[in-house]
Amino acid sequence: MSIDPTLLDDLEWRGLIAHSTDLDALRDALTQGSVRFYVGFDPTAPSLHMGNLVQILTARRLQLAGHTPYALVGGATGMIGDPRESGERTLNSLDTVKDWVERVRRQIEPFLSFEGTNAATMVNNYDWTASLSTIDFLRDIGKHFPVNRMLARDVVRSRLEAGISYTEFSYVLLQSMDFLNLYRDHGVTLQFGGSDQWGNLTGGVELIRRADGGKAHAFATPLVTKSDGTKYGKTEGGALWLDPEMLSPYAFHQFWLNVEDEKVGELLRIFTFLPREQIEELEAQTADKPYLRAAQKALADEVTTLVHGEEETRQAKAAATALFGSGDLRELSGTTLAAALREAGAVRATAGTPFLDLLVQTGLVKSKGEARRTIQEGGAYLNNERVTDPDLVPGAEDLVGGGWLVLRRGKKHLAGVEIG
RNA sequence: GGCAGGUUGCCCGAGCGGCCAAUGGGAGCGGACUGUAAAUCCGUCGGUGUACACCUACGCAGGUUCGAAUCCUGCACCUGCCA
Repeated sequence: MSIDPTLLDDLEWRGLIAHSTDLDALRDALTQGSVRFYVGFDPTAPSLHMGNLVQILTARRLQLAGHTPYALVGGATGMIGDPRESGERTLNSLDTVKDWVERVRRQIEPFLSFEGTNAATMVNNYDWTASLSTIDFLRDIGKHFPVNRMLARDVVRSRLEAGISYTEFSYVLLQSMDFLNLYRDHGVTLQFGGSDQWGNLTGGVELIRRADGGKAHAFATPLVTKSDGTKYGKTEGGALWLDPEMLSPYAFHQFWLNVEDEKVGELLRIFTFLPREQIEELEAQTADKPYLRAAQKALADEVTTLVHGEEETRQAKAAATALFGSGDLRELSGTTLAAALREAGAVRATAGTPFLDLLVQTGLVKSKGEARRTIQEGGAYLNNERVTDPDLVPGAEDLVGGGWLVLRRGKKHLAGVEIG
């Protein structure tokens, strides 16, 4: 595998480097040969999400450019939890963490290649942490960490008032030790992560320097935020999960399709492998002919394909076309409609169930009160026709596609009900 | 350790014995406008029931009262001032 010397320029152009250690040194390293790098994922949930996807794709970019990935799942660090501003984390049981480690590992693997001269390696920091003695840890690792410096970190400082446990306070030692271990045993000299990890990243670089006099690099990817600065990647159901069980490919695709114009270019650069010229062309189109939403469509298709594959993407698109199309729902074939509705989310119900209850059962609204309110506000639709009667009970004449009801709340929240 | 103040709905923040499910702002949701965008405007914003109603809720536990988010007691936590 040959080394792509333009990698770092590309990463910078994509806005993927929010912070870094000596950029020139990093550039030299990345052009001189295959750099062994690592990126870690803590199992804090049963699935990774959009934020982690930035790291996964960045790892892939590095590998495609000829460098050698070590993807780390945090079986050990996941037992501890890194400090965050919102407060102390609840500890998860060993069984939970082990389960999540497996799930996370399986989510990462498809993005990397485990063959060839720069094949990826999966590692778990539990392997070298579990058996470590406290005395060794304190003497070999702890000695290199001045507490005054640890206290100065932003996250820690923000927690000093509200309180922070010794457990979370120590987190940076574990992650730094990971880097040191990978440096010693595998010659890993680069770590990257989200910009909220910057302190942990430099902790490792520093440890390698102090403990072994070694030279290592680190960079941080930016936090993807909304135009107003708040966290991105929220859907109504919560985070933008990568697990199709937790967030359907249809909903995933819809999320990207609905991205605002101001963000679409940035997201294309971060989340797709489209070449620079094509992204710039799409941005120009957004400026000239925004109503075409070409950039959003490309973004949604690209990212959904990366995460869920071509077939799922095709189905998500077909469902959206069918359901959002201007055509009459009755024109759609039963199989097309059924497939689209299953993609969008569907439930079964018995004939004679009031419309109000169906809205609740499909999850389009949270309570009957809200359902009633939605109808009053003119935001409830049955088969694309506004419902104004709160007591409506759909009958046989309302069925489309051979036994389906299409419910909609607002402009874009759809659900199917199969009557049977 | 002493003194003073605070703890209200998703968040901020009024209310200080009945008119309080609780003013206002933000977020969210719906509508209009559009392009399944943004901004703007309008509406809505605990639950169940068609309105009257009922249930749950104003840190926690008790109490006073016909009646408490509002008064009293204890507890927990937070903030400010003094040591």
